[in-house]
Amino acid sequence: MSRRILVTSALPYANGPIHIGHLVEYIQTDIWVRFQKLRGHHVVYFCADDTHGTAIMIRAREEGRSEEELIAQMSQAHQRDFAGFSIGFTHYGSTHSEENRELCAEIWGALRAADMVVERDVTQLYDPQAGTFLADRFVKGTCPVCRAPDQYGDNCEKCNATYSPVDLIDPVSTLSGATPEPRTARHLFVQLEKMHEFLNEWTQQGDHLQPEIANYLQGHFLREPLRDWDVSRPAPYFGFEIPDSPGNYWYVWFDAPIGYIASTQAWCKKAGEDFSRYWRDEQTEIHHFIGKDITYFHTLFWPAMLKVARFNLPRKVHVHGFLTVGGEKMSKRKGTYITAETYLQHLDPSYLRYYYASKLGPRLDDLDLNLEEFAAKIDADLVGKVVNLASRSAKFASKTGLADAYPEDGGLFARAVEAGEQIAEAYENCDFNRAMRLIMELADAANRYIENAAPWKLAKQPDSQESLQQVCTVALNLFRQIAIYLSPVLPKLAEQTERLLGTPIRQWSDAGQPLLGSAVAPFERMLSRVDRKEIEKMIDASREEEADRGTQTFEDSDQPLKDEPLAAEITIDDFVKVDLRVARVVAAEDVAEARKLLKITLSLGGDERRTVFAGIKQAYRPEDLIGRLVILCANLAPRKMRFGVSEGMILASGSGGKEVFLLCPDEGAQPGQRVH
RNA sequence: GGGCCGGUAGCUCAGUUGGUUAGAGCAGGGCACUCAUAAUGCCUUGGUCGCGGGUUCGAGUCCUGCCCGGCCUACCA
Repeated sequence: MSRRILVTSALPYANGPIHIGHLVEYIQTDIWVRFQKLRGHHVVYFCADDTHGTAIMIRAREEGRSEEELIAQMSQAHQRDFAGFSIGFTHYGSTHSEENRELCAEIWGALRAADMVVERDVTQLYDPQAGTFLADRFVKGTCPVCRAPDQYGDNCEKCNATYSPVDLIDPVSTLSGATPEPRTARHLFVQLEKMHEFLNEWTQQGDHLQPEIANYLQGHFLREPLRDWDVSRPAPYFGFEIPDSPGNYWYVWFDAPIGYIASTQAWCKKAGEDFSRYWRDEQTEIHHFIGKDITYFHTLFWPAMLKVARFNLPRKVHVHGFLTVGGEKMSKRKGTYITAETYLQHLDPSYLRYYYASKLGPRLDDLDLNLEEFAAKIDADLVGKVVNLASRSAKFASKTGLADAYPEDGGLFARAVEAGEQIAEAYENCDFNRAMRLIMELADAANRYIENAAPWKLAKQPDSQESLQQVCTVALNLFRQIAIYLSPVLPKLAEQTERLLGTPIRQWSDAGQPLLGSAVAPFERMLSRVDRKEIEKMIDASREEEADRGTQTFEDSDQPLKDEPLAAEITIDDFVKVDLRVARVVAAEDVAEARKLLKITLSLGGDERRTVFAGIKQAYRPEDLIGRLVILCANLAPRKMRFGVSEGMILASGSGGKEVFLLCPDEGAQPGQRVH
């Protein structure tokens, strides 16, 4: 029976790039979605950018642009990254949308009608200079307990004491450096306790949660009265103003999950679908995939809100663990904070999809990315076992095509059909690592078959051509089964298999019927082995992108300064004569006759282009530069060089030769912006 | 401090309701093969299942204490 399934991944915050930690979730969800589609179910998959809150407001302010501009750009970057990893959303929306505003109002109305909203005064620190209330992490000061300086507003890292930011000694706003003052404002609270009984039942029954999550909620929150939830923030705040409480805004965590519904609705409008079938129809199964850090919001507040507003409740909330790299938290200093973008510049996304699949289970254990294991696993499993099946048999078969009748294969095909049910069950339960193990067993069996059948021997005997065709028919059909079973994880491999065998893969049950009598295209390489050097480069690039701002000591040499002492003092007027601009490298080519020069075309935004000859040939490859942002001295007099006119200078440090380091602006900068 | 989840071969992990000599993949060693991206196949080395008690005819599997690790939490969760 065909199910109707609505799936979501958590909404990434529009304050930073997607990194490989985020991707655990999106890849996990996407695999599950693709699997369900392959099983013939009707599946829609929604996500959106989470765009509200103080952090966004502050950042936009720092960057001197509107919040809308900031979130539009982040959304674009996020969607590009997701597309790069073949994450197939049905629709990718934004919490800053009209649909979301209306839905927030609707749910809010329901909470009011249920008499669950109360008002209370809350005292918070207020930054008079920045004109905003300060969340705990925007305040620093001296710990009132142990007197350790420079501690955040909620707890002390030295003595582990917790306190209110109001108790900090000598508090300082990290936004403006001003001394914040306590101010009192009216906040709106949702009385979650009124839903206690419902939540007891919902969390503990009906397999909505993994058992450890249900235990955790039971022992942690549900055994005592649920506290009121503060869902409002006073202006200024980037978000939606509460219609019946002017000057107050919904807290970002109120409107964020509603974004799931809003994204659905935006898609329904676009696609002409009936919205009520998805969130107001019990026949639709709703599945949320989230990280364990946001369990609380998704398993208590969220079902309560849905219940009160009479939306569908989640069929299941799937919680996963965090990513560690090499057994440790991702670290910018160690180069293990790898963004999706950086990864894609160096490695094939299929690698990560498979690696994560091979490590993901139904429980919320943390998942470790061990880069040596990563490389070994891809090489051994995907290249050595799976793709190898096609690559060692397709060549023989492309001359003859597949046999018309399926040959005797010792029961291999039938066993793989049987295994397919176990594999499907593993996928269904999010036990992807089990699914991968089972699939690899099939690949082992298929390789063994080819080894014994020795098609390369048959190929040398003119009277064995029929046997050869039969052997290849078996081998390629076993390969195709595996490609089908792997297709939720490796959609690209599935496409390549379709091309090789000239037949589309539409559903899981395609693995049950052998392909016969069809042509076999010439074999093309499907997947390359992992280039270890690219892994190193990726780590190096991640390390360079952002140095750790932590408190470790630095031991930089004083030699560079000795080599080139400071220049004579200048005035600000001297400085502003130099017009430095952000520019994007749109083309870069080798100047063959030159020892040091690359010819680089820069964009200053719009149609504005500059051609610059830069002496960085020994340090950078042209293809690595394209797309990068650099700093250009834009009002330098043009200079004739042997190979053309150079219209500016790209800023870099270093002694020359291989020791050249380009300056590049932080993310968010736009070509044409002046550097002040 | 409290809670949750783990601790099984060098590494990553399986081990169903307690039951005969504890498994797989990778890595290591040996052999074979040469169709394939130095791929594949066969054989093989390797574990007092964190430690100590207990229940039982019998425990990696149940109970208990301890040690270690990860994460969550300590009143805008």
